[in-house]
Amino acid sequence: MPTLIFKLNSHLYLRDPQNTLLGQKIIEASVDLIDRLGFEQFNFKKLAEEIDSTEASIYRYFENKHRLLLYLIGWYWSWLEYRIDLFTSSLTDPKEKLKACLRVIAEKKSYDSTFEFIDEEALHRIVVAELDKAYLTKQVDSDNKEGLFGGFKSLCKKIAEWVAQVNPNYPSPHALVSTLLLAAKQQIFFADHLPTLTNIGKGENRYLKLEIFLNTVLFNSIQE
Amino acid sequence: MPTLIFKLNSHLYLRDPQNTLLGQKIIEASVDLIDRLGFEQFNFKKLAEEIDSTEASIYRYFENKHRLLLYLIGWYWSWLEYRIDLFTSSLTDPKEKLKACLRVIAEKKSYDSTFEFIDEEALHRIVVAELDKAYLTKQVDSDNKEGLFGGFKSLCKKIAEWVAQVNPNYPSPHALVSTLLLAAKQQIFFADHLPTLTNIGKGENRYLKLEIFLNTVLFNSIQE
DNA sequence: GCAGTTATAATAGCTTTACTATCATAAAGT
DNA sequence: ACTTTATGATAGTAAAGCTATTATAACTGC
Repeated sequence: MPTLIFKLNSHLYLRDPQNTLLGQKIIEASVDLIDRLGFEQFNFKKLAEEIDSTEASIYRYFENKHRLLLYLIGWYWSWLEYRIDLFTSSLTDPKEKLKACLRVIAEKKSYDSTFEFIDEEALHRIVVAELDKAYLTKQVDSDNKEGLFGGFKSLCKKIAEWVAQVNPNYPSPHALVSTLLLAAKQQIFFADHLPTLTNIGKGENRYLKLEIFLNTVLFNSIQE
Repeated sequence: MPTLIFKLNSHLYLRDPQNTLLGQKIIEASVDLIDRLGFEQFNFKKLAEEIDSTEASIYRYFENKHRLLLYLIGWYWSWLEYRIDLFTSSLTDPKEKLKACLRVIAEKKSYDSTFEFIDEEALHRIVVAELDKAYLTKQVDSDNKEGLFGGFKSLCKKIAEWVAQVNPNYPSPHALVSTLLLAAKQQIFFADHLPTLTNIGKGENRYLKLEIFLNTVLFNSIQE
């Protein structure tokens, strides 16, 4: 059985890491390392040690560590959209699609064996902790021109279209959807570190609580 | 007439910059420099050049540039809360308080002469672009223990209490308020750099549009 | 099976950042 | 006048973030 592979924007990398053994090791180990150290403490030297390679070799795959982060986050959004498609394609009612979609967004993430050498649980923690650093930079405009945020934009657009189908008069579908996509990450982070800023809590039911929160905000906001 | 001064958490600084001329110059110039360069490109060496002082002198005021950012952001939230108090203290109905509060949050920021040596317009841009970097770090828990996020938490708590007064049964007032406070920054950033993620637009009416967006989400979400 | 291309490794070095330490001097407080 | 304190001047260190060069191994086409 052939494993699925996402075709990501080619500006994200210099050499496609999915095509080579070294590339795969870079991806696999960087997810692990960034998750453990945080993006600030992470660098190519440590990554090279981890996979018994060299800094110079990694620089042949990624221009710098910021691009690598964009790659991982791009992969994450592709994966999330793939899962949303999986759970919505059989549905016709846009309301139902939105509900299923919010479930996928809020659910607990665990290893997806469809994709080797990516630990989705760790990657999700990375996205929660580092997502905003991907675009909150001075080069956001040139990065954007190169299409490096395509994954997020594509998902946002898809969901916003369902919103528009439910209520064509709602004026801010994109703003609402981007707010909710980011809130889903932020509230998990707050629950772990700044609990007075949320009501999600730390227990296993946090995913359900988050889903309910997102549902309430979405459907009440767009009601006709 | 005595200028107002906010008493910020003393762990934010080593020496209180509000008390000395050099401290004031550090604050004033750092707002300007971070706004122009972005937080990543900003450092104490450049700041020292800007105010004709030295790196070592600045290190006597702030442990590192991250603490300086936390200081500025802390100041910003104090200022916002001060303005919210200003426009809500005469109101009694919590719904009206919330409306006035969202107006302050969404409004265009301009220089407030109550506070010398702080350019609130530039500081607002800094908060829009750098806020998330304040807490998305590996040391978030120890920073939090020191009370470095007190400004944000205090404001969030105050607004969440009004929400609870409007609808005591709404289960997630803190989550909703923190989501909206962050959304107010994000949507402005998206409007400037990733416009497909929002519907706020670039014109002068963006502040009104943002206010309406926040109002819709808030009041529809908590309706009984 | 050889020639040529390409991927990786090994090593070195350079610039900038983020700090730390030391000493001199000027100003302020008592 | 004496001393504490703030600032400035200068130097230095370790790490980060690259870049460049050469060597070697592996694969590719003929």
